[in-house]
Amino acid sequence: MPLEEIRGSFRVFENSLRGSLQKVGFEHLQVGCDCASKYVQGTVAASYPLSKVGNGTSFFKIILQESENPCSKAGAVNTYMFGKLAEDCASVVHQGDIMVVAGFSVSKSTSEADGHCCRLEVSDEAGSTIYIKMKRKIKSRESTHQVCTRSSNTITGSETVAMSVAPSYTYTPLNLVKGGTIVNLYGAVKFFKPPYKCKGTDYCSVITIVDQSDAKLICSLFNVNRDALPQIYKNGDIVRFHRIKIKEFSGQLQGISSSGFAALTFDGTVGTPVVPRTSSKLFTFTDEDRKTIEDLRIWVASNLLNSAVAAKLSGIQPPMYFDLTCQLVGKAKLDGSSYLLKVWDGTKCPFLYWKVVVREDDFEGDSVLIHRLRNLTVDVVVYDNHVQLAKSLKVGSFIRLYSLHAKFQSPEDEPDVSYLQFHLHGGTTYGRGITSLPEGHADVEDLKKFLNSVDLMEDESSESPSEPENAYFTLGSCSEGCQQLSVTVLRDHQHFEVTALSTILNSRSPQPYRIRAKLRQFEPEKLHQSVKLHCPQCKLLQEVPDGSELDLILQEASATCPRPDLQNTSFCESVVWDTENQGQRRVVIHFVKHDELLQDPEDSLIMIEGGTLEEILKLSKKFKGIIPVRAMEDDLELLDLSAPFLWQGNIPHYGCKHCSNPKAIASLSPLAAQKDPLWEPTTIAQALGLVPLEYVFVMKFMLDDGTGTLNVYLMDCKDFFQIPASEVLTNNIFQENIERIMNKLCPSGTNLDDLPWLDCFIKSYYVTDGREQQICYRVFDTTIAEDV
DNA sequence: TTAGGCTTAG
Repeated sequence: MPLEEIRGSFRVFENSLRGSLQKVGFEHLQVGCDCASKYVQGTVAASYPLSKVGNGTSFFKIILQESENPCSKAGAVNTYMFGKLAEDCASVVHQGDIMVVAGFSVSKSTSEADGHCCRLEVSDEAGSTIYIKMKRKIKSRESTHQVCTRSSNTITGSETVAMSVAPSYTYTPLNLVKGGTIVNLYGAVKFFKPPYKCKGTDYCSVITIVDQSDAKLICSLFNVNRDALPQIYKNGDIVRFHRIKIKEFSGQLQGISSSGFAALTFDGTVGTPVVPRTSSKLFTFTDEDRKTIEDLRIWVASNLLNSAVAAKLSGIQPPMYFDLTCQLVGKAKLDGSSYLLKVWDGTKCPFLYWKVVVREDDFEGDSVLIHRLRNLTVDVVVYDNHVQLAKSLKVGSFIRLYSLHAKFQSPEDEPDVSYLQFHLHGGTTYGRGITSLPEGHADVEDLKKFLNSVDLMEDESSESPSEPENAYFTLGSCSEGCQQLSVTVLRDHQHFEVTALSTILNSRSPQPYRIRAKLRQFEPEKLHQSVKLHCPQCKLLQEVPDGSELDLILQEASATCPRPDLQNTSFCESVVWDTENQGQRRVVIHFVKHDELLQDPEDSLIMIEGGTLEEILKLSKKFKGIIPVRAMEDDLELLDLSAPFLWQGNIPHYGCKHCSNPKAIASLSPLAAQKDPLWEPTTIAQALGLVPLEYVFVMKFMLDDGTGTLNVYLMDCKDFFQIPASEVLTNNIFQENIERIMNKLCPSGTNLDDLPWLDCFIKSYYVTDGREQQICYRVFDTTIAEDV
């Protein structure tokens, strides 16, 4: 067998080996020596991850340290294993194991840093045999996570080698971090917001860490993938951040995830296994890391006061905010901005509590189980930003609700009775949020054990404070209006109180409000009339030219003749396209070169002289971007800014006539010289000295909340309808969607009573025509609910 | 870009 484990006494084994083979010391290993009857013996000082060489053969490298002669200059030798032997060894070899290698060949080492002039090579094909005397039996395979393990007593030579593969990280104590640097940090979590979808494109997690230096650092971490953010479950967890950027904000240093950011998270409890939580497949983890974590754990135990309150349902003391670890047994949609989670933690809530009635069709969960648990489950209503995550939770899974609010509320028709309600309010303040706990998490295992021990029969027979007959009532009966559907979702500022329109009408100061009202009327009726072009700089609005206007603009601009001598400029390759049967009309296409070469059409920017709208639209299906140009004096230049400066897809992009300062087309050449030019409209506009206009929906809503009516403007690029205004004029599906939404918000011939509610943010502001000031209102941070 | 800890108000 090419790989054998040595059982029993190593001395006995070695004696048996000496009958046929001769031991060779590391200092006698030389290229060209006859090793057929030799063996070497050493201790595994370090191992590297199993990898593959160019032809796909498996490759495994270890550093073998001469056990009996650790002071020798040639005390360590790199051993390279190939093929199946490499795979077999990689799965069993650990640092500290004693290894005997026979049937090896000796090659010249490729690096002086290897510490030995030679290296050993072994494989099944070469007839090699490796014997391993395990340092200890290891049941769990924690060490498979290790990219490289450095022995605590490695000699200098092998340490150098180890570090050249697995970088040695330096960790900055939190009191020594400086603005404008990128550092590696260790810290204990003092506060955290579980990952949530933020206003940008990513998920965000805000984490405050502390360490033995007593300094704290608030870190904002972003990632498009929720799972890539640190998996923190409670304060006191320990994090390791690599490549976090430090910058100053409001006079305070903060950390922010930058390119290459990576995190590991560990349970912060002394004595629990040191197992890193990460979604990354490859990371380093050394003995020093383990030591750092163990030291931090000890420090946490006596220095970090956990401000979060964790409670069982049996122990709550309302009103309070607390963290609840529980199992999800059912869930249901309530309306666009609220969602029901039915949960239990095996204990009984001692108060009369609120149960939410939902339509059977909207409910997901095992009704038989829920009936059996009826005296132990509680209904949690989650709002706003938490709805999306709540929807995605799996019934049966274990979850933690952070900063859950338990408070009493009396129904209007029963002022003498108060029921306990559980709300996970909107927003993320105080770390409000939900995490799904993974199977195997210690708290999940404990909860499972406890849930299995609960005697349901005993509970079912007992008198319950929340008998369904008298405790069930609908969302609506607790507070006027709260059950009625809102067709909008608030993207932020959920703590704002609702202001009546009558109050707003009587106020003259510019300020934001949260309102709840119905849409009586809106203008314009025709959707295409609502899309305008808006200059973010001078704020002017203008109409979007229609097809016939555009055609005319292009015809006028094409009146100048293409100049053949302006072709083939430094960054373009030009062709003349003779139009058939169209008299004198000639079209010149300039292909923008990248790195002296033409790109694939779908990545290419082209410029066109003398093309019609029809031709441009045809070409825009094939090329990344099209810039209409004309020849003027000695250079190519943009058309008059009445015409688009760019087509991308079938969308024309315009520049502001007032704010732009157009430059010669040659200004694009630095962009063309970039490694991978993306040809984004904003970068092209910037290079050409243009301020790009944005497409916006402009609508006027007449809102009514029963206390008054208010005209409110909507001016929005994409956030309100979740449909980009830039694409709506050229996309039938988007047009139909918006028409459907508007029809739901304000169906014609419907009484005000039957219209849906809109929760909105509006802000008041003044406009002046030079003589008179007028107060106006505008919608912001409001989105149409997904299910509308 | 986003958030920049510091409870909703249903």
